[in-house]
Amino acid sequence: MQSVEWERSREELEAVLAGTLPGAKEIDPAECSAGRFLLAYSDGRQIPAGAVAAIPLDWALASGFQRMVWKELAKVPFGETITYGELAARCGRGEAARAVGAALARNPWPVIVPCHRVVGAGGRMVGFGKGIAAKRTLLAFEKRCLDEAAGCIKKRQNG
DNA sequence: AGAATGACGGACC
DNA sequence: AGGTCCGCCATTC
Repeated sequence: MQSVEWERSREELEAVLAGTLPGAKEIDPAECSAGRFLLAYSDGRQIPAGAVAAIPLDWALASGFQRMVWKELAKVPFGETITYGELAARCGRGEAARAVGAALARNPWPVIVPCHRVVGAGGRMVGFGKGIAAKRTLLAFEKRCLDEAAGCIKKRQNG
């Protein structure tokens, strides 16, 4: 799989696709692993971090460092966040927070490789290719899903 | 090969 | 809180 794209409307998306993937054919999302992943995600299901491994992402164009950052990021669970610096540390490059930002800016598969879960030091909201607002929306969505799930459990415990 | 460029982080004002 | 400066580091030109 090459990339994840999204736009505000079908028209805009098709315009973008016409430039990046001319002649692309449409298929049923349920027919491919990435499609099923995104369907489940938008459904609010908490997808286990390991599920990303089942998607045939095309790492060919990634540098060694980018591959490391993206793979490490894929381990961050639904609804949780991590700092650029912490992610750098997990890649064995504690001082490379800034370089991590550069790598994330080139993430070909947003949402699947959850770059929206990477926040600035102290939880500060910074950067995102599609805009901070989109990043907030995704994080809020995940948090809401977690809260609802927690509510269900509590309800069950109470009776 | 060297300089410029960021989705950083921390210090300081 | 908000703005500047500077050290960091992988990439890019």
